[in-house]
Amino acid sequence: MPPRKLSETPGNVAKPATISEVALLAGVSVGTASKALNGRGSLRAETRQRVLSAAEQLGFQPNRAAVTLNSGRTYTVGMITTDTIGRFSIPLMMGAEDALGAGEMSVFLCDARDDPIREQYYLRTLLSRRVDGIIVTGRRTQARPPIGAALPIPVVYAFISSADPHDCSVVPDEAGGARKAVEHLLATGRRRIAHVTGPEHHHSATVRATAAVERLASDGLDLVGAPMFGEWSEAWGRQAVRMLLGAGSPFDAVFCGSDQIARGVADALQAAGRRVPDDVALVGFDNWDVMALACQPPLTSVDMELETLGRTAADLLLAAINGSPSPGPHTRPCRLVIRDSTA
Amino acid sequence: MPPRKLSETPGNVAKPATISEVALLAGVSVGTASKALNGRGSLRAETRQRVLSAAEQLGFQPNRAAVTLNSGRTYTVGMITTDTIGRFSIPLMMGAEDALGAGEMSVFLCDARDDPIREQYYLRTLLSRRVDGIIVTGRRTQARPPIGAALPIPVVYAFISSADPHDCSVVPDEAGGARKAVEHLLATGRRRIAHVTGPEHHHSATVRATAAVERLASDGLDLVGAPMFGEWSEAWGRQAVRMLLGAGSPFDAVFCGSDQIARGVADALQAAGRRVPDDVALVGFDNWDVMALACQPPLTSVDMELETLGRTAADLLLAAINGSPSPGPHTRPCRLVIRDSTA
DNA sequence: GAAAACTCGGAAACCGGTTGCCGAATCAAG
DNA sequence: CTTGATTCGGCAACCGGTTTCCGAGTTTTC
Repeated sequence: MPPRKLSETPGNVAKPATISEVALLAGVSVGTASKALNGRGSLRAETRQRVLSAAEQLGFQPNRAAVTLNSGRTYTVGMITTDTIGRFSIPLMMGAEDALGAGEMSVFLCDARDDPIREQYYLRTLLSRRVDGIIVTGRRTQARPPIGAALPIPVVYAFISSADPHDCSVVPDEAGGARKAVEHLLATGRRRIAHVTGPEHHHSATVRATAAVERLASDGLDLVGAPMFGEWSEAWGRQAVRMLLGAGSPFDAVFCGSDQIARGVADALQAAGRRVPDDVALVGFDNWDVMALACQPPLTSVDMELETLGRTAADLLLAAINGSPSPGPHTRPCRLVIRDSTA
Repeated sequence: MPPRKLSETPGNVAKPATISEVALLAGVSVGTASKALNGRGSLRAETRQRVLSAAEQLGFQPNRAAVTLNSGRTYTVGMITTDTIGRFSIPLMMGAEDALGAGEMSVFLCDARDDPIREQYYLRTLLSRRVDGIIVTGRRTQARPPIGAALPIPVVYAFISSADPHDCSVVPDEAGGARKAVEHLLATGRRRIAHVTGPEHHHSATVRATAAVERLASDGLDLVGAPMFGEWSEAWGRQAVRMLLGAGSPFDAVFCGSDQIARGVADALQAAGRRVPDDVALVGFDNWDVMALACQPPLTSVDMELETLGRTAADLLLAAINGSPSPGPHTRPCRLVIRDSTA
C-alpha cells in the first residue's frame, strides 16, 4: 500500500500528540516536559528548549480536559439566551464573546427559545461541564426570575435583568435614553411631541413612555395625546400616524419606541404630505442600522450600546470568576445618534 | 455564626458533588457507583437504586472533563462564523444548535470577524479543546479556502462552501431559487422581467443573475436590459428603478437579488405611480421577514431555508463524527414564498 | 456434602496532564 | 579529598471518572 499524503487522507487523521510523546521525543520525563512547557520548576535552558522544540515539532496542544481535571478551571463560560437569538442578542453576544475571547475563555452557546424546560436543560448541561461562569441574556429588559438559586458559579445577566436584586445585572438606561431623545427634540425647538411605541405590557415600552412624559413635565409640557401603545411594527407606525392626523391635534415631532415604528411613521407622514424633518421631526429607538439608515430621511435614534453592554457583562463575569463579584444592578447609558430626521 | 441560607450566600457555593461522595453515601466503591449510574456491570437492583438515590440527593452531575479524559469524546463541536455573526449566520447557527443539542452536544461559538488570524486562533483553541467536530459558516456562499488541512476531526461547511471539493459543504441551490422566481413570474403571465441585484463581484449576485437569464432563455425570452448589478441596499433598489424608468423599456416584473433591494424597488415604483403587483410584479430573495412582511405590498421571496441548512450541516457532522462522512458538496433546494407582490 | 456455576461488588489501572518532594549529580569551599 | 550547597530532573500522587479483572459469597447440581 503506497503511503498516503496527509492532505489526501479523508476523515480522521493524526491523533493529537500527548505530552508523553513530547517527553519521549525530548528524552525527558513527563513531569519535566510539563514544567518546561509551563515555565515551572527549575530546568536548564537547554532542556527547556529541547522540550519546546519537540512540542513544536509534534504540534502539541495540551488536552484541555486533562488541564481542567486538576485545575478545576475550564476557561469556559456559558451564554444562555433565554429567548431566541435575535437582533438584540447578537450584539450582546458579540461583545461578550469578544471580551471573553481576549481572556482566553471559550463560550458555550445555548438558545433556550423562551422555553423554561430548555433553559433548565442548558443550565444543567453547563454545570455538568463545569463552566466557570454563565451569562444570561434575553430579548427584553424586563426582570426575570433568577435562572437558578445558590449556583456554584457566578452568573451575570445582560440586557435582561434578574428579579433578585443581589444578582449581577447589566442593563441599558432606557429611561435615560428616552430623556435624551426628548431633550434633543426640545433643543431643536419642538414642543408638540407625540409618542408611538410598543405594547403597554412590554416593559421597555412603559419605561420609555414614562420617562418621556416625565421629562416633558419637568419643562411644563405634555405629550400630544397619551402615549400610543401598539406593537413593534411598521404597520402600527403607519396606523398611528393616521390616528394622529385624524385626531386633529397639531404635532411637530414623534418620538417612537422603536426604529421599525419610526419607519412606518416616516412612510405614513410622507404619504400624507408631511415633510420630515421640516414639518415633523422623528426619533427612533434601537439604532438598528437596517432601519435607521434605510429610512427616508435617515433616522435619529437612541442606541442602547448593546455590544458594550455585552462586553461589560463579560468583564464583570471575569472579575466575579476571579473572586471580585459586583452584585446588584448595573446601568449603562444610552447614546443618541443624530441623523437627518431631526436635523 | 448563624447558618446562612444557601440563597443568601454570595459568590461561590456548594462545590459540585463527585462520584466518590456518592459512593460514600451509598456505601459502595467508586467503581460500583459508576456502574450503577451508567447501567453497566451486573449489580443487584437494590444496590443500583441506593446509588441512584445518593446521586439524586447530592445533585450529582458527572464532571465532563473526567468523562472526556477517558472516552476521548467531548460531546462538543465548534461553530466558526468566518465573518461577523449576522442575519445569515443566525438561522444557520440556530438550526445547527438545535440538531446538535438534540444529540446532547454542546456548541462552542467562535466569531472570526473576517479576520484570518482570529480564525486560526479559534481553530487552534477548538483543537486544543478536542471538539468532536467543527461547523464553518459564513455570510457568503462563495467557496473559501479550507480552514485547515488534515485536521484530526471532521469539518462541515454550511452556507459557505470549501474550495476543496472533497470537503463536506452544505449550500443552498441559489440558481434553483432564481429559476423558481422566474418561473413563478412567467406563470403569472409576466414576460418583460428586469433583474436588480448586488455587486457583480459577489458570488450570489452572479449565480442568481446567470440562472435567471438562462431560465428565461430556455423559454426564448430575454431580461429587460442586462442584469443590474449594484449593492445590497434599498437605496440601490430605488436608484435602479429610476434608471429603468429612464431607459424607457417597458417592464412588468422585477426580480431582485435581495429583499432589501426589492423593498427599495417597491418604494420607488410606488413613488413613480406604478402599482405593485398590478403594473409590476416583484420578487425578492432571502425571505427576510423584517423586509418581506413590512414591504407594501408584502413581498414574494425566495427562502434559502437557512435553518434547515444548519440542521442538515449538523446532522452530516454528527454522522461524520460517528464514522459515516459524506464528503463533497451537498445542495439544498430553496423555497419560493408567494405573497401579494406577485398575487 | 463437595464441586461447579453464577452473582455481585471491590481493587486497580488508565485517560493526560500538573506539582510537591526528593535524590543524584555537579560545583564551590575548606 | 571531604563536606555542604546548589542545580536539575525523575518519581509518584492526584484530579474524577470508566472499565477490566478477579475473588468472595451464594446458589445450583450431582
